Amino acid sequence: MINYIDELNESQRAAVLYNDGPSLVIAGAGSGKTRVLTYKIAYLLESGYEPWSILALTFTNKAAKEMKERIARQVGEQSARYLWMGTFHSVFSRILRTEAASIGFTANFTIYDTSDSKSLIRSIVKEMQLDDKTYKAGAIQSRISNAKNHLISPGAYAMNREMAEHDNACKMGAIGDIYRRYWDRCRQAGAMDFDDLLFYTFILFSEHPDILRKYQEQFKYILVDEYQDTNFAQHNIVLQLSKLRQKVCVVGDDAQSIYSFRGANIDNILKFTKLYQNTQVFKLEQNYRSTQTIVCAANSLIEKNREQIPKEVFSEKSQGDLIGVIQAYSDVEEGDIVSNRIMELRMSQHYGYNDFAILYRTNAQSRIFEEALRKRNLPYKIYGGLSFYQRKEIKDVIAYFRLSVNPNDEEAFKRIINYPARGIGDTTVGKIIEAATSHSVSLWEVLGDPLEFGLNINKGTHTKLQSFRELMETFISMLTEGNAYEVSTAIVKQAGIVNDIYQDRQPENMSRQENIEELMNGIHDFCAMREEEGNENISLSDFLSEVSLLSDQDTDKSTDGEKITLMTIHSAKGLEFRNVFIVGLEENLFPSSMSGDSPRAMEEERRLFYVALTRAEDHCFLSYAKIRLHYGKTEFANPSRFLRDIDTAYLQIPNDSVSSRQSDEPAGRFRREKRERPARSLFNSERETTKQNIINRTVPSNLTKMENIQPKPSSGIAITNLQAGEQIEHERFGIGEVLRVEGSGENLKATVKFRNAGEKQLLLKFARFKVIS
DNA sequence: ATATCAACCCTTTTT
DNA sequence: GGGTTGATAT
Repeated sequence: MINYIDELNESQRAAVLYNDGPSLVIAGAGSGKTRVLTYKIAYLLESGYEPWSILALTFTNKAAKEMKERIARQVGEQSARYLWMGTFHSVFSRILRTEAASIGFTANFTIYDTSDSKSLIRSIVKEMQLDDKTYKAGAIQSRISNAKNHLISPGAYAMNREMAEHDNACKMGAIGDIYRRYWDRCRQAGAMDFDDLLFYTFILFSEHPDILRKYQEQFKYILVDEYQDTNFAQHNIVLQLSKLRQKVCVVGDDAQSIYSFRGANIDNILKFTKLYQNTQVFKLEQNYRSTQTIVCAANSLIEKNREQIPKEVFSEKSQGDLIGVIQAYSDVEEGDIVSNRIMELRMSQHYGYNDFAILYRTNAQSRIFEEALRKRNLPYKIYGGLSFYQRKEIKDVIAYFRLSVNPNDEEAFKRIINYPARGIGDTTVGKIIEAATSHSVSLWEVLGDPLEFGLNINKGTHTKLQSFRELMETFISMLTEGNAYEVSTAIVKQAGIVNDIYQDRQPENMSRQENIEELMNGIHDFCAMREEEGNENISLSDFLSEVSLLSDQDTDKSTDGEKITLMTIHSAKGLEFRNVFIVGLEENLFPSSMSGDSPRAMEEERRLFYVALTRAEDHCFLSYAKIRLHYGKTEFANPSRFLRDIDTAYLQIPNDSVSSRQSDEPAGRFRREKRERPARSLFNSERETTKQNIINRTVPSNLTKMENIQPKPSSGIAITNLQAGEQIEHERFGIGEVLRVEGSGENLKATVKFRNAGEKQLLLKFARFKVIS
């Protein structure tokens, strides 16, 4: 039984215990939001809610996973695993796969990622013979995304005056047509993009009241995390699902809404109480993370925003040091000063490297800090940049998997029809696309009978196409005969990818090999993990549907050692560090130059700064440079207006600072030249190794050579007489104690309480561990 | 069909 | 500055 009195403060407890109707929890930064959510779910379970009747939606897989683990620790693995807890996208894709037939899809639909969508848009623009200078894929994509997030279908788009006006103003009057074609092509390919996962869920529920009813009845309680980041579509689906019972609890902080550029609408949280009558509002205002100085400074900053829910965040921790303001001559010097300050602070106050974070507005700023840290041999890790699944070699392999599972997948088709090179060029692909579009079939269907669709190709090409088709057909027939690991290994070998990648032994291609190996190891772990849990869904299709919604942050373990963290402020949301350096506080950088003209955008930048400040527990530093290299040009910069938004009582301002800013620009420039040149050439000569380092840092290092990849044998030894009370050491979960052993024969399973990983159910047939005496 | 070079374009990015 | 893309040459 959980002690809700001792472990929660008064407002947290009130929020946890109130479950009679809709509630809104305004959770200030560091106020124990996740704690409230997990305790609330635990409390619901204790009060008799079945786990599968609780729907909890988050924005990241990581958040969902963490919460699930914390709940499992409180109420046991058995209840926790049946909770409907996950990201909007993963939960809805699960529903959509079940109900696919009702909206004209099949259960194995592909999920297009951003680059798939862009590529499809590019080819549509080309086919429509529009000028791709005016019709830029990125811009069109964001228009389409925006439409979908507002639940506007191609049909509705065509009739929408506002949209048409906007498009005409941008000289892109054909976007409506492009949207229509894009929509049809996705359907033809059996594919949904990220936005479709939301839009089709909404459509499913609006067009099929019986299905909506089914889910309304199943989900007796709905919780939503980070509600300030929901968009119109997400908001409306929550509305649909909760309409019947009004048992809904949304948690968030309007002051931390920083994703409007992705369609998030802060009004959803601001107007929540208007939509749901009788909403109980709870405010969590005690900050347990930061010193009083940091909390007060952050309050004084956010006060400058107009639109917000009034709240008074306070801290009862010590007052702490003032926030240090650092002024540098150049961006390079900024890197030097910050690194030196980290060294000093670490020595004088015995911090570890992972007690430090450097947060910046744009990824481009990371390079200079990398350089400075590397020069001093300080360990660091960078988040962001190219994710594992976006690397070319990984996308190629995944495309084979995708096409096998869903042969209609157009983007996968185009990606691999000539990889490895088999003499099928752009002209041929163009003809296939044309035939497919004019007959309203998929590219794959054209391949089945090229002559039928009037494909004008010569004998040689015909043969090449047929052998590709036969290759794919062997893969398709393998799908049912093995698990994801077995099938994928076979595909990688038989498609000639192994040959292609392992041919050249040039050092820069070694990382490609390692990445493929890493992917294969990942698939192996995916199967092993599910088998151990007794989950039988380990086909390639199961792997794909999970992996397409996965991002890098989900896979990497943040526990990899003592390192300084470098990341954008956006990706730092939800995290905390003892010491935080917020860098590049200059006009046109932070706030970004793009937000100058709109007060709304400026408020969002200010919230972003608020998020950055409130990441710090002990110390916070703000730095800016007078000169910075911008797109290759040296530019002068003025200190950010945000420095003036913070009450000076909380700042430690250096002698010649904000007030006297036009002091010695020529000197600054001179300095830059002098230090810059050698540093840069040094960097250039080491560029390759830098890349290597980044890869090594982002990719876990348990690589095995390709030849050695094969299922690791399960222990198989002495597991039949495993007894409760014994200590075991598991390959992934570490050391734990056996609580129970149940079942017999094949289905023998043990419940083990691990020191670090919580309680797990292991199917002994598959589990890899050894008994420690 | 590949290689090489010039032209382009730059925010943030949970899915 | 730098990474990617597209046109051109071979």
